[in-house]
Amino acid sequence: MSEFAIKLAQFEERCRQAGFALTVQRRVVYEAMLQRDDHPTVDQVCETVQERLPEVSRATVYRTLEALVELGVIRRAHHAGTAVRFDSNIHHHHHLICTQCQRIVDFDDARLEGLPMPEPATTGFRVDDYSIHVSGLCADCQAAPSPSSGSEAAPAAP
Amino acid sequence: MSEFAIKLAQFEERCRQAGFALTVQRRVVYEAMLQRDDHPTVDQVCETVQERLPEVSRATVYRTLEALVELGVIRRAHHAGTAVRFDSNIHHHHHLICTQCQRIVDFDDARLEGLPMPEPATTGFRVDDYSIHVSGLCADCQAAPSPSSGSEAAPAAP
DNA sequence: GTCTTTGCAAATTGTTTGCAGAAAT
DNA sequence: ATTTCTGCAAACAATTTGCAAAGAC
Repeated sequence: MSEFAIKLAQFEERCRQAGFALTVQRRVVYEAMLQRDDHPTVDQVCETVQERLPEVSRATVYRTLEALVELGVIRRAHHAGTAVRFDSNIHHHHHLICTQCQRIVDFDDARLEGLPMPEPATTGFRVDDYSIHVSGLCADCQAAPSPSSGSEAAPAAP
Repeated sequence: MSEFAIKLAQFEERCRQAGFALTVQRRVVYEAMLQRDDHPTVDQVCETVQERLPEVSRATVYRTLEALVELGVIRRAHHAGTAVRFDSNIHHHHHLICTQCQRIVDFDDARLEGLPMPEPATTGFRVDDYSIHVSGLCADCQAAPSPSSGSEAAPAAP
């Protein structure tokens, strides 16, 4: 059984567990995600999906991707929210990102300097710089009883 | 001379060098950026700015932030483009990001596992996971003729 | 048959742009 | 005086939502 088929089976299993209807669209959107090794935008997913199912509407792709995130079979490539953010710190530094309130805080750590980078020969990439994104919960959100906004899904155990 | 004042002076110096007019709005937007240690969205910058200069329009803040990026005194918090992206790889992994075409490619490297993380006692953050964002130029963009201007045009579409 | 999901189109939200007047050099 | 900015409002882009019809269970 291929890796691909295994993932599809797991996906279907999860849908059943979560009481999500197993629609053609969902399967095709998930397959489209599995095919792509980059981190596609919704539009790119739409394109791939519409090669097989030209009828699918963008709205469905949006909803389906969100559903897949809820099911835990895909992730948003960090930074929720659609707004661009800016940083007045122009030096090499790293980030702490609160997964609940989306706060981003800079940090520095000498132990994280000079890390080994992937070889250009292997990846084809010419490496210029790197930064480390640490995800977790900020002090405030640890203290807070539960998310004030019910927008984010619970980790596990429905 | 405070760190703050030094940065402001550098900013004014750069404006002069680049032939950018030194307007109140630009100074106030830059000061707003310096005040904030998170990575504010345009809206958040607007709020801070409007505490001092209620007249400032959102459009100006957008243009000014862009100007500040051009001047090199602030940065966009990783990856331009306003579209959300998704990733079918739900495991711990890292990213290679092409600064020219915005392509994102996953990678893994055992040498980058188990890195020391900032102490919760110091940062207040409870660390859950981390990923490394490596920026550089992908093979295609290294091969491609350099873009006509310093901006991010649309090179080879995916 | 019942409940969920889809597709459409319209509403939101985030970002960019044209232009006349205001400000900077 | 000249050139660059700003503010407004309207264009544009990305995302979300209400609702009737279609599909899954």
